[in-house]
Amino acid sequence: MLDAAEWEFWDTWMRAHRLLLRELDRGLQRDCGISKAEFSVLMTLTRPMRVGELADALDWEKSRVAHLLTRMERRGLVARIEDGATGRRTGVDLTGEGRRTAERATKAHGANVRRLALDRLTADQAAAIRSWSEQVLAEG
Amino acid sequence: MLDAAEWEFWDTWMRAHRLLLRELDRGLQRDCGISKAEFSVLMTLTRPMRVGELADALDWEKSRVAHLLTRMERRGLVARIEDGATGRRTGVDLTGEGRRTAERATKAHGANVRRLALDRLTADQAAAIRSWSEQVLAEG
DNA sequence: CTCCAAGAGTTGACGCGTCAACTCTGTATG
DNA sequence: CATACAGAGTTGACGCGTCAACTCTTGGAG
Repeated sequence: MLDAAEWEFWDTWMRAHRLLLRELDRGLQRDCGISKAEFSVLMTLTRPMRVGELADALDWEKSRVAHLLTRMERRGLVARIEDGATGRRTGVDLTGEGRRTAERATKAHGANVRRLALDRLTADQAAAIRSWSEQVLAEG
Repeated sequence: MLDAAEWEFWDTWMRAHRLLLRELDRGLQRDCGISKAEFSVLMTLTRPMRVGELADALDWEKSRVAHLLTRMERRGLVARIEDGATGRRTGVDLTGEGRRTAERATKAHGANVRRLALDRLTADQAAAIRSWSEQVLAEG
């Protein structure tokens, strides 16, 4: 069990993080009409790829990727492509529209990340967060 | 625009945070059958309260609270109560079941937070994260 | 008293994310 | 050849969260 100070610390951390993400989500939606998840796909899909490959690169569940691709395909940002002679649609690629959006979003979102997150970190804070993050990812 | 090292930093941070939250969500779901959002409501609703009061305390949008309360009411964790002579149901309170769940969840989730988050932080990391969080919340 | 504007709360639509169940295809094995 | 099985991908159901639109009440201003 946690004592009051520990809950307070935890709560503050989670609130701050949530606030940051909300702000970034809104910015991306406003500036480019896409979500953070879609942004990640646009960044990662730099070449035609199998769905599983994309899922691995993002470290997301396959079904999450499948659902998101469906939504993005409907909006013309990505296209599923035929892979080999079977005609089965197992690959995916950006459309021209997707590429344009990716370019716009990189600028806009990058600026927002800088303004809302990076610029607000002291060197110490950045170092601590970096080391913590790497540690968490390394431990699985 | 961000350079490669900055994107890398950002990506690592977000992945680590997401991983942590996923783990905690699963733990809470497994141990107590509730989500983190429901846990927050159970912790905050220590007395009968108006919906708006609850929303303010949590710093959530009203509609988020209303939706969640509907789901929780369906499952018997909270009950909407009549407020004043009008008979309009504007208040909300925990049920006995809600109180029991809150108690169980405090223990289980507390242990998970300690194990997955607090125990993994060095003193420096904790201090940096605390100062960053407070700063973010203070700036709105 | 009447009307109307502000506040509280709810609802509906929709996108996101998870889990479990399903389909499809290629391949190993009898 | 038949079958059965593993891997890739999709789908459906459901909870979460946001936004916008809606209802209901209350408290003035005329």
